Amino acid sequence: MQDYLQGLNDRQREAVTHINGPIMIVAGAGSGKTKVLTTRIAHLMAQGIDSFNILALTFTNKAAKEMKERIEKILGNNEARNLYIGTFHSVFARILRFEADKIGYPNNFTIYDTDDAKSVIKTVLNEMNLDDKQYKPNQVYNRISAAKNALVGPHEYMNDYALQQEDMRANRPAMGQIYAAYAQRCFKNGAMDFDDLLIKFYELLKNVPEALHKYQHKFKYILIDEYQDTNPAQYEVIKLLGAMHENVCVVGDDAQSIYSFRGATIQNILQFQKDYDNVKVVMLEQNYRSTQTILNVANQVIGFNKGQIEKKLFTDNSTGEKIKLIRTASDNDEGRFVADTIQEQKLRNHFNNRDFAILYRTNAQSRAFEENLRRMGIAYTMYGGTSFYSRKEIKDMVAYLRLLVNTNDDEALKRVINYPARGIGKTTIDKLILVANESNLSLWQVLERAREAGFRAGTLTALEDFVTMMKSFMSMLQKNNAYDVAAHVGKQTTIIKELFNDKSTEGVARYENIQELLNSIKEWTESPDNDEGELVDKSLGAYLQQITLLTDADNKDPNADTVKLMTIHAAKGLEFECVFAAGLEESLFPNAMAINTREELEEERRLFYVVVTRAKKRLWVSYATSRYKFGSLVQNEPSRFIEEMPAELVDRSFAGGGVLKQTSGFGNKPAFERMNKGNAWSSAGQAEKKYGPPPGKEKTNPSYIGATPPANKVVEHKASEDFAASDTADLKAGQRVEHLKFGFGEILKIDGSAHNPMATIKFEQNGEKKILVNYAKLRIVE
DNA sequence: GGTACACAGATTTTT
DNA sequence: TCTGTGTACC
Repeated sequence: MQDYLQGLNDRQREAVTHINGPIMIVAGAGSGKTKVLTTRIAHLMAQGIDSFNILALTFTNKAAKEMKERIEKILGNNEARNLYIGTFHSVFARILRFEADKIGYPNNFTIYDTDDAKSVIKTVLNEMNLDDKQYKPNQVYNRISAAKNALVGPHEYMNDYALQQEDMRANRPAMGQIYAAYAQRCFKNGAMDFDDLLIKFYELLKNVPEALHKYQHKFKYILIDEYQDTNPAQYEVIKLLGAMHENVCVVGDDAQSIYSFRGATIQNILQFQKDYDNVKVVMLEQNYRSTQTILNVANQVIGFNKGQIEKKLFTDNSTGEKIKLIRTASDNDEGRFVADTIQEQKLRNHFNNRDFAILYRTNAQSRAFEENLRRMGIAYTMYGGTSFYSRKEIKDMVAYLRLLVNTNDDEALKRVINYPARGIGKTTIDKLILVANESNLSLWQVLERAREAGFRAGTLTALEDFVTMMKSFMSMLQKNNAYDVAAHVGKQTTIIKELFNDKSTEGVARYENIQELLNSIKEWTESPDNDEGELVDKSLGAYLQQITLLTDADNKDPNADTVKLMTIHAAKGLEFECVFAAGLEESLFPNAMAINTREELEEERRLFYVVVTRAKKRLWVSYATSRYKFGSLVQNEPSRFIEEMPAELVDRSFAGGGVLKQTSGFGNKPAFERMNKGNAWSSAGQAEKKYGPPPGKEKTNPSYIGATPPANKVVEHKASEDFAASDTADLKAGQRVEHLKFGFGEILKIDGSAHNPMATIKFEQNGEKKILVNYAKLRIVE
């Protein structure tokens, strides 16, 4: 028997060695899922199956990379390089780059990220004369995305009665038309958004028989990780690809399905057995990761969900410690507690930074942890947040490159045509757009014949200079590699110089980011080709397509000795010695956006299941009784999930110190801080064993304290007929004034600098406003 | 056409 | 708190 099969249990070995025919592996958390997948691939190859015939799809680049590395380790050679391992999106993008022309797209198509897509939506809304308050680009995008993931095209969308009704009720009757216009605009721009990568590949397989034939033959063995997270588009693609050989292996855990907001449906995992005859099902129920205690907590919590594949995780691991429940008065205290505890654990139990993860529901929660870790001098890595490639300066630079590769990309053109400023303003751009729409040309095509459009001489020169410059860049594409082109563009457009001259902190950072971008292009250009001698595409176009699919996490070293901060979603598939599950509060986790239906709530609970099962040895669960949201203090009840944990496995001695800490809301006085440090959470522990109202009685709505009634809407004021701005040189507190928009009010105080005084005025209709006296038109009434 | 400033609105999760 | 957008002035 081969070495690599040695370390497997019976079930795992069964899954690995079943070579032909469909197989579904239901793998509980920590049951060695990745090990099975990678060993299985290695085993396939050891059995003589050509690595070129194996396709493995994951959801994150991180997972793909890890799989590749582990296979290489097992095999001890470079053969793994030839495997098609990657995310759905990246693998499909790679194939579409060969095949796009067969479905009417340029092979150099642009990939739009979420920001790009939303900006196209804004453009479309604008052109359709629709209000972007009524049609919020965000919501429109999500709606379109949901349709695409369900394989509902614009035409079908507009003809679906139920969808129509839904949109009517949501006061968005034009949704279907927007969808159609958006899809058409993307097509015209030669661009695909993330969802298009899935559905265009599907269309390719469905409509082009040769393509279907080719890829069915190529991918004789298909493996899908995290199958519970596939959406209908992905499901259909797999079904088509696997139809010929039926060697489809899916691995999943219905209890960890947390992406239904992206269209994933657990149905896919339940459906699998019906799709093929003789599906082999293997259940992996032995957990090798966590302590008995952690596992028991997880098992009980997930039991509150209805409808799941019956399975019970067990482990041979030791009992371990109880879960520690932490209650703090504020988000900042939560951050401080966690940072202090990490420090303490490091000293007492000889943990390293890398043994800790702080996991939360929303990215916005990271701040308090970051601040406190920094204060303690603990190294950390934050995942999520703004990705490198979505920084403004990077997007600007990349937009130039995108435009070079695909001149139809109107979005890119709009971004760069006047950056850096070259005297092409809004009026000119509006006119360009108008001409483009009338003649159904791309903006670039209009630019090329700008002379015919009748611009003023000065404007025309600016436009033509821009075209000349871009053409000179384009001529480089043939003979030069991606790096040389990019460096040249940066220099010629003066982007680099401009950022270099900006000596502000942000300016310096931006300059460094551009340098980093250039470095990464260089590195990419110089990285080796495939070892079978297959030439890897090193063109600028290929580079651009792959960076859009890169996330922030892909540039970071997971093995660095740092505390890891990330959302629970991002933590799926990872494990840590010590885990802090933070922000266990009603309306935060479960999130207020996701408690409207039973399904949504169950997904939140699965999320909680995921955090709990990330921990190997120790788990802390924390919540704050109040936290800042948009700058104002919000009070929350403890999460219902806390009550769902078995009480005997939870140590609540840290959950009662809130009374003492409550006062820290007044601001962090140094003395106060010092006094409380170290013992604040344990000293008062006995005083309040019970926290909050018992389950069932709790309010699910957060209460807002100290909030003034919302005064966001301006009450329209009709200015007096004789309205004339008074001389406001010596305005004084107490005076009564009239403001054009806000109406009558009384000046409360005047401050600000002498030459630009600011008046705080209490208006009768519109509440308090701060107004710059020099700009506002005020009439002194008395 | 460019700049400076004020104000409204935003945050659930990701490829 | 932070960012994008609108607007008034240069």
